[in-house]
Amino acid sequence: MQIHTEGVHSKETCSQAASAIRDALYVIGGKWKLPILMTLASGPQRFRELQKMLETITPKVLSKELKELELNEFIKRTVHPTTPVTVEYSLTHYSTSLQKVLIELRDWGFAHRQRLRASLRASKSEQVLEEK
Amino acid sequence: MQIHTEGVHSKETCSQAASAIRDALYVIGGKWKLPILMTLASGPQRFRELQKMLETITPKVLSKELKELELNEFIKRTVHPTTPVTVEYSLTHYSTSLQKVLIELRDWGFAHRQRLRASLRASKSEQVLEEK
DNA sequence: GATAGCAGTATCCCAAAGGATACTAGTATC
DNA sequence: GATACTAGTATCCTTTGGGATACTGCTATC
Repeated sequence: MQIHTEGVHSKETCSQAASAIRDALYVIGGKWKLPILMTLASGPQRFRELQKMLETITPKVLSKELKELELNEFIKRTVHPTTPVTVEYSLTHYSTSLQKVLIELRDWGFAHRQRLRASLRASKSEQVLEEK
Repeated sequence: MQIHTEGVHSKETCSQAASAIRDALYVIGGKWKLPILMTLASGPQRFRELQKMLETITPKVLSKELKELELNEFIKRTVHPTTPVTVEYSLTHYSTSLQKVLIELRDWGFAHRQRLRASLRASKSEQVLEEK
């Protein structure tokens, strides 16, 4: 596996690539980051609305995830001076930069699952043949 | 964020996409999967060699990770009947299917880190201006 | 004045990931 | 017969991610 476009393959470029990948995996990883982003993809939502739509998330975790997403500039937090105050979370333009990555991950994930299913079937029919 | 190429945006396609992404994140996630694959990218290695090159991994964890990578068909385990037996781990052809995903992740990770650094600098100079 | 809704916090708890350390079985060398 | 090398296992421990439950401060309504 060469994960660089040029022909270089030094220890530095590799570990730099590895830490960049780790960074990327970190900011979209975990149980709730993607579900939250996907919920917000259908439009801005308030805290309680998010909590209801995500069904099983607890406020503590939701709060923490929203803070991290905001730090990474994927979402924007807007406080409306209503009574009581309402807080709206919305996707930033920057969040669209994830598209390519997510599409690659999705496509690869689909293909991989199919591949594993196929090789499972293959090993099962092998077993059947062996039993005969 | 629309993570599909067509114009459809139903609940099913979304949650399917989400679980495909989760699958993908799972098989390359964790602390050691990528470092192991990258080490093997420079050529096949035996168990002990891997352990030395990864420096701080314990045999228990290495063993577990290798098993999972083998299950996912990223690596191949070959036992050589030497004395004592040596076991060689090598990348499979299938492991190259990760290339595109990893390149996207790496590029995005690089860009994201730079972006965060830039916005950190910006907020610092804002503070300086405010202090004047 | 009690209740209900808002956006969260605080505290305690559990399970999973990973680490530390010691150990296994087999054989060749000293 | 002790030592060292191979590829791992076994047991115990710590850290981390996340969950359960209760609570806060604020205000509008009943």
